[in-house]
Formats: sequence, structure tokens, C-alpha cells
Amino acid sequence: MTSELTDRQRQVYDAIRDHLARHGVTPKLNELGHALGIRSRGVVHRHVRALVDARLVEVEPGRHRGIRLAGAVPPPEALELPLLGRIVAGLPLEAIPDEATIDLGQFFMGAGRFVLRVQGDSMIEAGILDGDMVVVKQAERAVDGEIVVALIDGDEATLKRIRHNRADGSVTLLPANSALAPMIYPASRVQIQGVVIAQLRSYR
Amino acid sequence: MTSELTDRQRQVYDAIRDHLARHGVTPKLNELGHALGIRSRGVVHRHVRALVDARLVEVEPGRHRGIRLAGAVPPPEALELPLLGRIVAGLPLEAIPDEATIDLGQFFMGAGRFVLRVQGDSMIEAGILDGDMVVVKQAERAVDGEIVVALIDGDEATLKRIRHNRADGSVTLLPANSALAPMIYPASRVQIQGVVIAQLRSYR
DNA sequence: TTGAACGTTCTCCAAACGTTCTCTATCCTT
DNA sequence: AAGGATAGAGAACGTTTGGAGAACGTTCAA
Repeated sequence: MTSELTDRQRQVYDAIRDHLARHGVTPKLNELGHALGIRSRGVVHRHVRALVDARLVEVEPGRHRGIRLAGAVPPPEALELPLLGRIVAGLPLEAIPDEATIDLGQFFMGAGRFVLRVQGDSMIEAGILDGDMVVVKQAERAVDGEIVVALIDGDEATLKRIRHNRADGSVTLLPANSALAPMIYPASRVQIQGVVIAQLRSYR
Repeated sequence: MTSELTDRQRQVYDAIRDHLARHGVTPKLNELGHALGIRSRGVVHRHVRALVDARLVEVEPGRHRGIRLAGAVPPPEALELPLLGRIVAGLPLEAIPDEATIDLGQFFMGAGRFVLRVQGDSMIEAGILDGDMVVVKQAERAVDGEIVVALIDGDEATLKRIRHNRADGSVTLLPANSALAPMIYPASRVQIQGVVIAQLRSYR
């Protein structure tokens, strides 16, 4: 029940988890602010306080990098399949039954996620084929290298890998198809609608 | 009992649920208005108020994003994600009709299925990359062109596309990688363990 | 040990938001 | 023709939300 959070507080929480996943440690207030486009540590601190009140996070007072994740993780789902092992390609492998199971719910489910069917071959070299589905998490920002659903000039949605060009503030949208050229736009023309967090394909 | 809704009120209610499904949070009034083609927040507010009177919705007064779904929310939908349809040029995502929801359970689950993590690049040109996972259904037979997990000489498993050669009863295992050569075995040496029915990848 | 970086608290400010209101237009019923 | 129900536009108001920056004491690393 995190529904009492404001938009910004949610973004701060996501940024903390993202930083933890990416760097192995929780962020400093400055780092958090930089990730969110906030220049004032005081503002970031106020948001973190709100997360503490919501019991999503704990803080060791005064300590540098003192944020700790707490609180509820998404509920475990009964959507599990046995995970048997690895296939070694090129040279074959062992098919030894493993005891582990894979929880597809953890993989895909979550708030603000939706599925898009991909049309076209623009990301084919990234293993996203025509007709595949991608699970997209709604987001306004993305990190360089992530695959995003981007709206160009407000009326054209595309699936591309993103790169921010600090030099001039422009944004490059890179197709994964050597037959297509990267596209460069001023940041004002590109609106990120979501980040691809998973891809799936059905052979039927 | 609850009062009847007008058409427009029903559309507002649907738009709230749609927004919740896509973004994980309820909409603000002008987001609702934008989705419905209403420019005036006041009008949207009046519709929301009618939904409150009908006990379909609750509102935390004054709060931003204060709409809450109330009453019987039909499905708990644990394993479903909204399927927005194809990503096509010329349409912002908000304008794409919410065709359906995709049930990941039906997609993947079933008796005699298991998951393998793929190692190596032998199927890269079929969009199956190193680190991907494949859902395999146990089977002893496969149709030409299917991707199978095959056991060679009883001790080496591999992931390849299969082709039966009627002329001599042999079996060809085709990698999807132009750097690798097809392998031809007599049928007696190849034992099919399963057929790939789905593939999935996580970007995390 | 010392200084820079950090967490914390504070005030001030602006934009966006929810809310209420009036005015107007359209359609349906009798 | 009149009246009511439905719906949209837009203005106005107070509140919520979010950001900037200063100030202070503490933590941490060189």
C-alpha cells in the first residue's frame, strides 16, 4: 500500500532501488538529486523523509550513504516453472535437472507496466524481432543504453536504444539494425514513455 | 441502490481504470481530461464526483492524484498486464486502444514445461541471445523448423532448429548463426527432449 | 588533524492541482 | 415552445507539491 506517495516520492524510491541495483550501494543525496534533476540536497532529503514515513526506507541518521531499503517487496506469485540449467551453445551441454524454479511473476509483474507488440525490425540485432512482445515500465527518464519507448514530436512512438549527448543536450535514438541510421533530436522533441524491462516471444 | 451512470461517466470510470493499469497510479484531473478530450478540469471533476456518488470511486480531498478505486474491482488480476497493441508510428501510447490484457500464466504455464537458460550464441540469428531463457515443453518428437532441446549420444544437450531428412532418415540440427555449421546425425544418435514454445529475456 | 563533503533543518517561492463557480450549448421529452 | 438533463469552457481561489538555497553540525577521507 504505497499509494500515499506523491509522484516525485515514487521516483525517488525507484531511483534509490535503481542505484542500489546498479552500484551495489545506496546513493548519497547528491547522487540521488543528480539522477532526478534536483539541485538541492534539502529537497532530496525531504523526499527521503517521506519514504521513511511510508516505511519503505530506513535511514541511519547523519551517516553518509545512510539510506537502507526496508518494507514490502511485491508479493510472491504462484507463477513458477522449474529452471533446469544452462544450455551451452556451440558446444552442447548438460541437461541436469536443477532444483531451482523461476518465478515469472517477479520477472514481469509490477505497477505501471504494460505490454507492447513490436512491429518492425529496427531492434532485430538486439534480439527483438517483429512480432515479439516487450514489457515496458512507465518512466519519464532513462539511462544511456536502455531500450525505451520514445515519443517524437508528440505523435510518433518508436522503440530504440537511447543515448544522451551532454555536449549539446540532444538525444540519440539508436536502432539495433545496421540498415537503419541513428536519429538525433533535441531533447525537447523526444518524450520518453517507458523503459523496456523484459522481452518475450511465443512460438505457436 | 447506486444511481445510474451516464455514458460519459462510464467513460471517465473506464479511463481511470485504464490509466491505473498502464501507469500504476490513478490519473490527475487534467490527465483524465486529456485522455477524454476534455479541456476543463472542472468538468472532469464533476464527472468524478458523480462516480463518488455512485460509490465506484473515492477521493482524498485536495490531494493530488487523490482518486481511489472503490467497490468491487472485478479481477484481482495477479498475472495480467495490459496489452496495448502494436507500436506504430503516428500514435502516442495514450491513444492506442487497450485491446486486451495478456495472461502470462496462459502464455507460459502448462504441464511438462521447464525453463532453460541459454548460454552461447548459436541461436542468435533467431533472436535467442546468450543469457535468454527458453520455455521448453517436453516432447519426443518435433516438426521440421521447430527449435528443440536435443540430446546427442545420450550425454550432450543442445538447442537447435531441427530438420528431418527423409531420404536417409538422418536429422540435421541447424544453428541460427552463420559462423556455425549445421550438424547431421543419424536419427538413432539424436534424442529430442523438448520443443521451445517461448523465449524471454530480462533487462535488469 | 583538517577540510571538503555530507546530512539535516529551515525559509522562501512558483507551478500545478483540486475545487467551486458561472455561462453556454446541445439534446431529449412533453 | 418550454424545461430539464447532460456536458464543456474557463475563471477564480486556496492548497498541495516540489524546488532553490542558506546555514549548521557531523562524518569521512586525505
